[in-house]
Amino acid sequence: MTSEPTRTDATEAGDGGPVSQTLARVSRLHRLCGGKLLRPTGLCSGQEFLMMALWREGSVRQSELTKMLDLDPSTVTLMLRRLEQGGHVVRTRDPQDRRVMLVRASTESYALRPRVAQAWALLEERTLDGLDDEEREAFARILSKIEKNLTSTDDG
Amino acid sequence: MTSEPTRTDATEAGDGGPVSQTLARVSRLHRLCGGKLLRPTGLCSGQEFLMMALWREGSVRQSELTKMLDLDPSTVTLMLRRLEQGGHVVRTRDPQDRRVMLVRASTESYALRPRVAQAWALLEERTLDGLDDEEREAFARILSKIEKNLTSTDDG
DNA sequence: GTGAGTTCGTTGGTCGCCCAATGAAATCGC
DNA sequence: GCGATTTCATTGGGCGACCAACGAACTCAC
Repeated sequence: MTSEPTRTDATEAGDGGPVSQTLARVSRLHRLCGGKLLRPTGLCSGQEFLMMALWREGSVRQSELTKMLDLDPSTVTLMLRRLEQGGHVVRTRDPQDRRVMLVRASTESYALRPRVAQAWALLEERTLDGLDDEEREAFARILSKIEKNLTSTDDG
Repeated sequence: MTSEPTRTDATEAGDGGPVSQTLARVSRLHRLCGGKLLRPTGLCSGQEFLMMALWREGSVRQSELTKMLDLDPSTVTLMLRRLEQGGHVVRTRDPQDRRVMLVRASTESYALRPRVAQAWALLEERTLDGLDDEEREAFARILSKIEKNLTSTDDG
């Protein structure tokens, strides 16, 4: 009678994979929480990965950075533009190969490094609060497995 | 069976919480993979949550939707505009309270429901591939704990 | 009632992230 | 040498998501 199309049991309960669903929610919360902890440092959520890579690696080609972060080139271009404008990053053309941009963290940016590390430590703490060592280990192990699953799946 | 999360100096000073780091990477991969699986349905990553909520709940106030999805009101406004433009959603003003917008899934959108469910099932499968029941259970349980951690931390 | 406060949704701005297409520079093939 | 290919970065467009600020509508106090 009802023109309402359904309740087909094909959809079963409406929730697709329950774990995926939860993972998606946790991801958002985690990202949000990280962003809030990071805000005082002046960085936005996502930029910290880039900065951490630069702090660790020194001077790198932009293409290398893109590969390391596994991001779209255009994403990196825009992020770097903003970070450069904010004085956190320095970009120079490679004289040897004028296509490539050499990127490095600005000297002043290193002042942020410990603060970012602390923010992440706090995030880690909040995330894993109340979990015993066994759970933490299991979680880390399973997460790594899942990462491999999704990486290999993620078309080459 | 040795735990081998020892990426050597990775956990030294530059990187914050190793688990958070991995979680962030997995989140991105998971989202990306979900987006690709979802693309054939015509929905973008993130919209499926909204649609699944509407399919499940029927007609709801936009504010309710915002609360259910735990999103910013402006985010929902914009998402709904696009979804409405795409014919997946119908919005009407509540005559009783002219502030509120009543939102429901369009009749045609129900055709997408099983496809979305299937995409999520596939995502679930890929995500948890190679994990035994015990690991899956543990992962789900820990994820729920973490969700609580981050939720209480978030704004409560 | 009239006014204070609250709820609801929208706008404007910013960022991360993607894809597609383009242009600049180096490299390979001949 | 010179064209075809590949590499690298940028631009333009789109969506998700946030925050801050705003105006419209309803509620409550007086």
